[in-house]
Amino acid sequence: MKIYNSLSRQLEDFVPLNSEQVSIYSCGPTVYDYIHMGNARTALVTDIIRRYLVYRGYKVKLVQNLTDIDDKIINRAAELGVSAKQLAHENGEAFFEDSQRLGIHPADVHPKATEHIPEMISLIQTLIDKGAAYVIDGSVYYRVHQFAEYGKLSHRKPEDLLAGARVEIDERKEDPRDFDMWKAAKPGEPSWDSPWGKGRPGWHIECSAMAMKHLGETIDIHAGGEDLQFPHHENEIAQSELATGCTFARYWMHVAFLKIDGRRMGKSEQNFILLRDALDHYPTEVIRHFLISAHYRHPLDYNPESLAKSEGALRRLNNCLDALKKYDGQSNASETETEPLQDAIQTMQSRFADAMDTDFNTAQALGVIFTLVGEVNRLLATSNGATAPVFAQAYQALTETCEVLGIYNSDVQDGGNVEQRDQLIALLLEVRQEARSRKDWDTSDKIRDRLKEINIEIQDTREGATWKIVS
RNA sequence: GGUGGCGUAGCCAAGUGGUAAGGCCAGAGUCUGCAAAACUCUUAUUCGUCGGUUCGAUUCCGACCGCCACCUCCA
Repeated sequence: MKIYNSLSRQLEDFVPLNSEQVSIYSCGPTVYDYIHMGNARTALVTDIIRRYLVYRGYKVKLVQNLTDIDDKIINRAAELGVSAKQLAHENGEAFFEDSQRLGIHPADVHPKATEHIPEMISLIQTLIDKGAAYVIDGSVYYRVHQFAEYGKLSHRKPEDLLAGARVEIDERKEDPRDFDMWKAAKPGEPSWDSPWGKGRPGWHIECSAMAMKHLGETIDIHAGGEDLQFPHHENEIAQSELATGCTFARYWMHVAFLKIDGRRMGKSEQNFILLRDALDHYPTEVIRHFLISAHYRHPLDYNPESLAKSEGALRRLNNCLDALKKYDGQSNASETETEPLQDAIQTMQSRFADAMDTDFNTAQALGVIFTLVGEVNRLLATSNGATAPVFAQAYQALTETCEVLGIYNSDVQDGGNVEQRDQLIALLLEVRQEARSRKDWDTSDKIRDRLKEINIEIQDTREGATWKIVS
């Protein structure tokens, strides 16, 4: 299994530190607003990495933080006239709700910055004690030149960094590159007591402290959006590694941007689509399919046309799976004869693993799945090229892989009197069939048309009429 | 200015030093009372442009053109 490590800019063999459990830390959102599709992309990539590792037999501990104290939260709260705490709480809950709607499994731990102040203070103190930080007017700054490897993740040279530090140079800092780990409180702002006076933590120290608290001094995989590579992740490394002397994260994964109209989707760009709005328009599986239709390290453009394509692709997949479903459970354990479809199933499984093993190539994995869908459809059409047990195997294999990607949900039936509804429709189809046999097309078409009006679509097939719900 | 990335059929998108996955759309067909849906088949002598290396390059190297991102809060 190989992962592209931003640190080395190479595909590396993935070998977890502890063979018992893989540790993953994923930078979560700053909860001052609902999350948008770009945030969703990163969260989804993390979710699929976790699912795939589990599929491959690893135990995984995933930590995804919430930054719930920050300038943006304070400012937005002031605009809205609510407390920062209240705003962060509401958006945090909304984040969990949106994630869940996208089919993202909750992380094992969702630490919040405000609940880890003591850990952060302690980490900052360690850095001060080591001479790697200094205090000015109640704020604590990290002394970047103390860390010889600074820039190793973003591959920047010190002089380039200085050139970049052209905005608002704080003259009090020893070096323009130095960043704050503790911000002295301004009047009216939320603050916590610290050895340096009242204040609040800087963004970077939050992740260092929370990652190390929940996953230890060295973690296997650290993931986040590509914008976080510098300075956020670079600073996390500087803080953590200088404090512990250990490697902070062994594999750094950065998810490329989601774009819209060719430009980055970003909150500051005002061009974002909220995940919850997208979820109101498209099924979960469609959005997931769209987000994984390109490799995670390549930019992906959001537009209605692409979503429509995913909708079509999913329809093809679902039709195939629906047709296979009736064979489910019919597999004979003693089945030994080899059939062409069995080979195709095995080929699909091994190619799926190959694709995912190579830096989680979901786009390629989808291609592999759809290749088998084509094979199945061909045999289903002739219905003499394979037997029920093999179709059952195909169903199992397909649903298993689709489940890793989260693009198929076999029990999507909404609640209510589903059974009763099904019986009612079956009755209508029966009446319609009687009318058809009398060539009473008026009655037949009336039933079809009226059902269509309530989004139930009849399809006359060789084996008789079937129906499904359309939107 | 520094750094990195991208440019593959009408559209989206994988991929490989040995001759281009998959999806959408389109066209043809099967099915059907009609329809819808579904399914099948077909669709890139070619991978931004120009050079170079090679028996052979879309894949490696160089130049150029175009687009994007990071260097400043942002997944």
